[in-house]
Amino acid sequence: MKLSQRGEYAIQALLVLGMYHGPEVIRIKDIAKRQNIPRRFLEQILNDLKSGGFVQSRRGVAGGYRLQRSPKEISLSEIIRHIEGPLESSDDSLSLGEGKPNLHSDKAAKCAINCVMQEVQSAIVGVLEEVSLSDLCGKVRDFEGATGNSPDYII
Amino acid sequence: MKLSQRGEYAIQALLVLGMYHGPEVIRIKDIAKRQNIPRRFLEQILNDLKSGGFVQSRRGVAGGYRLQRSPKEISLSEIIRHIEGPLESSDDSLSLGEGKPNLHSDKAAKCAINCVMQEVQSAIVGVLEEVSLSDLCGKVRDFEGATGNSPDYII
DNA sequence: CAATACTTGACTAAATAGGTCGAGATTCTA
DNA sequence: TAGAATCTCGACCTATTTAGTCAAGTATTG
Repeated sequence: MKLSQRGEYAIQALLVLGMYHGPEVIRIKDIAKRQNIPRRFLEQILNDLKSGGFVQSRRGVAGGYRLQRSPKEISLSEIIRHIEGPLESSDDSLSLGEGKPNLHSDKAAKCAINCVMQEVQSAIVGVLEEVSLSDLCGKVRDFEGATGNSPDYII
Repeated sequence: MKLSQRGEYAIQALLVLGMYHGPEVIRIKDIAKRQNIPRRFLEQILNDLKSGGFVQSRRGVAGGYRLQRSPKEISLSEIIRHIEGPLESSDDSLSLGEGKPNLHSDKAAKCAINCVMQEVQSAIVGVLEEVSLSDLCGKVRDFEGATGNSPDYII
C-alpha cells in the first residue's frame, strides 16, 4: 500500500488545517510553504478535498481554507478513499458463467486470490478507520516536540 | 492495496504449478491457456519468478516449469514482495536535520503519516504472511467444487 | 478600483503498466 | 544428426497514470 504523492500532500494539507482548526481560514500559499508542496498542485488537491466535503473555502483577499468538520470526525480511511479511490474493490469475479462458458478455468484461481485480497483490504481499513485527523495531529505534535522543531506560528 | 495485473498473473501461474506440484514440469503454453494469460507476457513473469527462486525450469522439447519449493513453504507475502517490490517502505524520513535546516516544518507531518502507514504495512504483511500457496490451492479447489468447474485435467 | 485569493480547465513531461517481438540456446526424438 | 519443441533474453511499443504547470476568470476586501 503506497500512498501517492497527491495523497500524501492531501493529508499534509489537512494536517495543517487540523493543527490550526478554528473559525479562521488559512491561505493555500501558507500551507504550501509550510509543507513544501508545489503551490499550483496544492490548489488542485484542495479543490478536490473541497468537493469531497473535507474543507471549505473563502474567496477574496482574506480568503483561504478551513476544515468543514472537526478533526475528530475525519478518519484517515475517508481521506484516502476520496483521494486515491476506493480502498475496497468490488468482488465482480464471482459472477460465474458469463462470456465464454468454461473455456478457461481461471475463475476459481481469481476468486481465491480475490478472497485473500479482501482480507487484506479489511486489515487496511481496520487500521485507517481507527485513525482520525485529530489523532494524526497529536502525532505531529509529538514529532515536533521530539525533533525540537518549533511549530512556526504564523497566525 | 491493488494487485497489478502482473502480480495477479504471477500468483495464478504459481497456483497452477501448485495444484499439480510434483516432479513433472508444466509448459508455459498450458499455464497461459488454462489461466488465460498472454503467453509472451507470462514468459517474462515466469522468468522473474525463476530468478526469485520460486520456480525452476527445464528447457527443450519436454521442458516447462515446476515449483522449486513445496507450496507449503511459499507464502503470499514472499511472492508479492518479489513481484511488486517491497511491501514495507524504509522509514527514511526520520533522518532529521539534513538539507535545508528548518526552512519548512513538514518533517513532523511526514513522520506522523509514515508512522500510520507502517501500521498499515504491518497489517498487510500480517495477513499475507499467514497464507501459503498451499492454502490458496485449497481455496481454488473449494471454488472449483462450488461452481461446478471441472479442473480440466490435461496431464 | 486595485490587490489578493480561490476556481476552472486545459496542457505537458516523465514514469509505469501491460504487452509484443525476434533471435538465440537447449533438449528430445525420429 | 536434423528438426521440432521449448525456454531465455533483451529490446521495443503503446496507453494510462502521475505529478505538475499555466492562463484566464471570479469573488472579496480595503
